[in-house]
Amino acid sequence: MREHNEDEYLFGWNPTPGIVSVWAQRDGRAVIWRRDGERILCTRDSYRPWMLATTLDDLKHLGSMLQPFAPDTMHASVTYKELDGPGRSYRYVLFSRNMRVLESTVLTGASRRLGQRITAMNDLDTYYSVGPVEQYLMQTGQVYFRDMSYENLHRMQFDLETTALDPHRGRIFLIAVRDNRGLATTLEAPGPEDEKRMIQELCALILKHDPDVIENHNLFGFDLPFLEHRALAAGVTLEIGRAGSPRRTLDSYQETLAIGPEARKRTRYSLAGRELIDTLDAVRRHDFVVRDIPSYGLKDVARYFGIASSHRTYIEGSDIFETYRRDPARVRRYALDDVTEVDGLSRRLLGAPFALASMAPRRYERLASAGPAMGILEPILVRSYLHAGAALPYQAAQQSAEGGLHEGGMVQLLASGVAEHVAKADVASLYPSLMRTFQIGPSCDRLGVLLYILGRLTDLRLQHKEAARAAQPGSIEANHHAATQAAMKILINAAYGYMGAGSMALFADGRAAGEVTRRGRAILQQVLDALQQRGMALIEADTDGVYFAVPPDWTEQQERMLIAEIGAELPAGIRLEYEGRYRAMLSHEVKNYALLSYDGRLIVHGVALRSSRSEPFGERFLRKALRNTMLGNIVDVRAGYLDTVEALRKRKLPASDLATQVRLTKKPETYHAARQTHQEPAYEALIKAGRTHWHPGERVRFYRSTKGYVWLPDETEEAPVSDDWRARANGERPATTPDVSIRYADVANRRDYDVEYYVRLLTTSYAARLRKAFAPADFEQLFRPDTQLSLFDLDTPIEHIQPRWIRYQQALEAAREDS
DNA sequence: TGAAAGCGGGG
DNA sequence: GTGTACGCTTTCA
Repeated sequence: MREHNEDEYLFGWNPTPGIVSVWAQRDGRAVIWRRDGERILCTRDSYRPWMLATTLDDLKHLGSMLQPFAPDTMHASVTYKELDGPGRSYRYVLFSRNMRVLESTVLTGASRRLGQRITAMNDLDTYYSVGPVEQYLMQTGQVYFRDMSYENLHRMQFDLETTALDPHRGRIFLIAVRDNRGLATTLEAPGPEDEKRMIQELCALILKHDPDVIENHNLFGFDLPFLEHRALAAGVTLEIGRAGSPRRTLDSYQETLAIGPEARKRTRYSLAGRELIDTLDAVRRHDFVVRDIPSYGLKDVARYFGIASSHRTYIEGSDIFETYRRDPARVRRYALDDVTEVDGLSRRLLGAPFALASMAPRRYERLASAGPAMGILEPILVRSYLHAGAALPYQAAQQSAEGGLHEGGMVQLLASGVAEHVAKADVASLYPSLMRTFQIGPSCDRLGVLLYILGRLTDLRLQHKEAARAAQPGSIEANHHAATQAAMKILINAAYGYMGAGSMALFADGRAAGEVTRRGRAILQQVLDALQQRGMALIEADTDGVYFAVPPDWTEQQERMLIAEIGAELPAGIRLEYEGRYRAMLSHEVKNYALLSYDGRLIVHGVALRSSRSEPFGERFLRKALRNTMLGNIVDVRAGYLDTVEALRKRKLPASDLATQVRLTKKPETYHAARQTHQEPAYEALIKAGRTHWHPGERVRFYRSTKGYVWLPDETEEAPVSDDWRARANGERPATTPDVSIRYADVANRRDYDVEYYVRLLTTSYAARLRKAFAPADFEQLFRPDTQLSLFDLDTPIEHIQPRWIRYQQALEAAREDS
């Protein structure tokens, strides 16, 4: 590894500052927008479209039109450079004036060589290519945001308020818009006839303020598709791209997912000159590491991060339009509070992707949502190899022969039941530490770039962590260092996963990945043994961490000392950390448990303890019962169960408490065709309510009454909007039967539900999740819906029932000796 | 028992 | 078409 360009592997080499967006086309043209204070400079550039190849065989038919690359080879249609590397590798970089030309040339040659028509580059594993922007950035060594701070970036948030969730059934009536330069306003459409004007105003506002970034929570899943649908219905073109780009409209394309009709349509969006950021992606990525965000909803997440204002306005989703008609000012406040929270989330979570964009050769918006291994680390590795003039490894064949499968991390349930005084220890960055300590990298990485990068990132990250601590809290400098260390952590954690990735990854090495997990299991086993020798009650071990119960009288200090003592026995470079302590833990199955913190918070992990149907009454019962079980208040568990049964039998609960929600996948025709043999509650509920028409994808909330299923529409009475343009465009006949319009409020309070069905559901679906906490006979007795306390003489009095305790062994023995 | 489909989140 | 989200679950054959 040469000294002088080491960090070029990590950060690129071209110093161009302030790039906020890049748009490159397959014909070699690129547009770059740079920010200089409040000014935007738009420049045009060109690059040489390229791809990597293992062979030149497919280009033989070009004859003299194929030439080795030289600055003045003007007449060749394809040129190539040879890279250093073994025979079987991506040794050639092919260049052409246009990617289209390059691809069709290769496809022609490959078809000839293989004796069959090849139409897609994807069918050839002897070539490797990346998207136009990636090509441009890798070739020039440029990256986004050089010398910029996150505060420099001009970010705009907009949020739609609509009359229904489905754009087939509702419309936009309000749009809140703000930016980090002081803009905060709403655009409104009180009646359906105002919607077109409002969408045009939104476009004008975006062009006028000209942000670098457009952000919202669930932007790709809701706002953009809804906006696109309504703009099409209103006949408005969404021209919101940046001046200087060859295309100004919002671009959307369906990712062709072969199965299903419209139901599983995944749409991607892109816009020239502006980056589209969905804070929902950022939340997901954050939780991928911390794994304790209970809900990804905007309001919940804002509270979780402590950025929700105490004065913020909350309105239930289905009430928003109703509220708007009565009290529009309240909805304006609500919508502006939403975009303010999105800005807060962005500041809290997007610093890391921002920092990543100043390292990896990809668009900021892609780095914000890309998988860290294939999406971020690999482009860095590819750029490094190309910059070093080295061939990339080709290993698709041997990879599949070796079968990338290897054993994973250690996952063990060591006890189930309820434990008190629980501590958690885990090994800090277990896999990357093992890779670094034992120098385990992919064997095909001849330059050792992955291990080099890993080591460099680890060192730099410590420096940035330290600098973040030293800087004034909340200052631009502190934020910069905090975000950079977070970005580096993402890359560090991706290193192992990348080696273990299947044959898709250029530098995958299943054997090396297996070596890492093998050593990881050994380390964790060593920790488990050490804890056990000291009498701790082991509960659950998962990859790099362990939960265990300590003696009841231990302080946090004693727990920390124990972990420090055990950590000192581990190999150098491997650090055991104290992760936290809990008042109690209910251990159900591997990766499925509940924790009760010392400050009274209930944390539920794993879906075995959650419900996917999640009728509100059942969820409430379960949370209370979990808490009481962990506190040992078994009498209260029984009481909570009986209260719920009574509330059901006396019909004290509104129907909305018993409702569940399902997404439709079948069109009306499809459902009707199969209805005789197979009925499904959600569709039956709609039909019973008089609905004849629906679109796959619609969410239906319903409950079970004594006379069938009842639809609870989460809509206001203005819905549905006319949607006939689409039927006409598709050459269909517009729906002839007018849709019914029922209001949620009219039915949500009904009490005609099927009591015995819900009593059964309470027992078999919710109480059942506490089964592991009790002995079988005790469980049966606790959750028997009759109110007679004892049917059998064998019954234990409720007040004597105990959970199945998991206890510190030596403490138990000591207690026995005392008595 | 294994593969395929569903789900989150948004008004 | 400006690259394969994601990591689980439930359901179905």
